[in-house]
Amino acid sequence: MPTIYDVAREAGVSAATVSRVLNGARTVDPAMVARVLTAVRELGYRPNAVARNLRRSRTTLWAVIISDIGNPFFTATVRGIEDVAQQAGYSVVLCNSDEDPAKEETYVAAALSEQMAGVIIASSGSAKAAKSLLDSPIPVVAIDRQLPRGEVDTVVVDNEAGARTATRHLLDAGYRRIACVTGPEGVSTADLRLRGYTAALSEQQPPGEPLVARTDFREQGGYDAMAALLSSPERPDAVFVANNLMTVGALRCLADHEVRVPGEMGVVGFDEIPWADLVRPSLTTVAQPTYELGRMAARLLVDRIATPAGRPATVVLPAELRARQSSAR
Amino acid sequence: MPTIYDVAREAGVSAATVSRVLNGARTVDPAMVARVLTAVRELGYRPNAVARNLRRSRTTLWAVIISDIGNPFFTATVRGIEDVAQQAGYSVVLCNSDEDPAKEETYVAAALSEQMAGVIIASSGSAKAAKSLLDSPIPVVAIDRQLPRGEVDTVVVDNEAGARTATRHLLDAGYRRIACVTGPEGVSTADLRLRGYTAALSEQQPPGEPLVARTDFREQGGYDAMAALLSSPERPDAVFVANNLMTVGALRCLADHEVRVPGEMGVVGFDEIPWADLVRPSLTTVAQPTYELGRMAARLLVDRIATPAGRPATVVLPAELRARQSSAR
DNA sequence: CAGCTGCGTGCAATCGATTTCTGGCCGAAA
DNA sequence: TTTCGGCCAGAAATCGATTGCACGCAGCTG
Repeated sequence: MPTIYDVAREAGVSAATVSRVLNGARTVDPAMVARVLTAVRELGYRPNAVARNLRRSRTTLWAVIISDIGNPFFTATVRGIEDVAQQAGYSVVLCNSDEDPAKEETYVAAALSEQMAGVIIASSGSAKAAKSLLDSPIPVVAIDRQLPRGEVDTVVVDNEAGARTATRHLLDAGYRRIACVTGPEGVSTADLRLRGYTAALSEQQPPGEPLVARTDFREQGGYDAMAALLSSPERPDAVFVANNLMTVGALRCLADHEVRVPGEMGVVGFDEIPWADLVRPSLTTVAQPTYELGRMAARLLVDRIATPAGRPATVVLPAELRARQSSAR
Repeated sequence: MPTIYDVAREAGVSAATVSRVLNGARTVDPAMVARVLTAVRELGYRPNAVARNLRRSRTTLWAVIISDIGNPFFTATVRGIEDVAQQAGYSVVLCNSDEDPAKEETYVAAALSEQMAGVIIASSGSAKAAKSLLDSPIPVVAIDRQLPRGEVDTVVVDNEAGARTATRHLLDAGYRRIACVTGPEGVSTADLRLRGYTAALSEQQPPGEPLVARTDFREQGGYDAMAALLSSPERPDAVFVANNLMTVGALRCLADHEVRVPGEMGVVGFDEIPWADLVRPSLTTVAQPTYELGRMAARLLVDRIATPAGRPATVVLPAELRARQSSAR
């Protein structure tokens, strides 16, 4: 790999001049510019970003740390991030923590060591990772989930309201014994969606009694939780599932047990699924503005890089019920 | 951010000693080791990877460039890559080219500039990106799709055989007028799957006549292609769709036009879909060993980093038909 | 006791760029 | 004609780590 010195020699100028041509280029003789550019082309020179980053002590990479790359919610969000990032001159690298705090810590450490320009993170709940980020000067935006004890820019949807709407929708449809399958304690989305569910129940006359299953946010967890609910003595007639992958698991479980949906069991899932309307029965969901969420997070990050100081903002986007067949009585 | 010199001063040793403690640490006095580690902890020192990478002229990051982050095929593959990478001491950063050659070139340029340790790429067809990679000393493994004119390690599935099996399956089920929806010309998966399809047709007595629609590998493309086939004068009674997202589009189109599947239209899609068995009718697919594909690619990359010279290997993994309802007559 | 071996440490060079500083040259003004 | 100012290019410092080399000291051998 040729270096800037090779180019300088080839063009008969100094390395400083080559650098000026390739960057600022304000005060360089046009003849020299031409010579340098020719040399660059001939040698196939490509600036070493590592050296540049070291000297400038900044980079043009964003780390986006998400908790599950298999979840369409995150991949859709990433699209929104990418579009803004690219326009602002940044490249996005994606890190998949797979809901594993240890992996998350590894990626956070890498992002800090590599002096990334910024981090967007959907926390899988690692307090250590959160602390590392907050202690560092690197700009951070939290998405989807609150960062543990973190005073940072945050973009979330109104989880509580969405869950409440979903649960009330089931109540309105005539279901009486509604269960909730939610995610790990301490993960803000899991807790807030649960709170929305219980709020809707307690608003009933007479108040409904909560029936809660906690599991991870993954498909197998949803399957197992649903199976447990089916064989429970207080078997529910409907279920509100707090994330899309768990919803898929629940549906698969219901199919395996030949439980008719929505006849014997109404189902509403939080998070949209790309195939929600192709499934039979089609699936009622609480949809989030994923792309917009990504865009918003990226914009906050751009602003935060520009002005590191200042009060962190929290943006709450609305979630929207998409009523389909799985919740119709 | 404290530097290695701050740590050295705090511990009363030289920077060289700090470096040795944090790396080799073979020939360092245990008392010094303790002093250094204490200083590191107290200052919250974190080595600057940019400086280290510059000095060592290598990094521990792999760039995985995929062509569509919304495609479950790629996300599953990434999991396999990650597991091997982590064990070998590398971190994986994901780059989403979104089937856009320009984006792909940007990410390839970034990977080269950042001196990444290796690249795994599912090419979206940019010859320029391929050339940059091949001209560089950076180890490369191509997955899913052949790299344009590229003599590099490659892991693919047997696309032609898979497509042939799928098409023959439709023929065996009694369908007579079978169309094929495939991807862009020049993308190896698109071309090979098409070839498998035509091969199966020509093996018939009398030979079947191909009916081909080319589009991109995305959902909307599949929808549009299906719509065109439906209104064509030679409307098919079955369709083989060469990738999962296009299959979803085709199914949505069929649902919108109230075409009964499999009664009026048999459907087989290449690539598994996580929800294939939840859709009604459930979807017949050609499944690929995605996780294994990722593992294999990562292993090849590890080997190639260890021994840069040597003949590139091509690994072909089998694809497997999963017959479900959408292709049953 | 002199000299050799070898361990442990620090000095300084190095990676490849950017950027500040310095100096030469040229033109304009006095 | 001399002096001053401005412009442009090169020399050299710098970013923060790693690492080859040299040196000092201790222990062992002859």
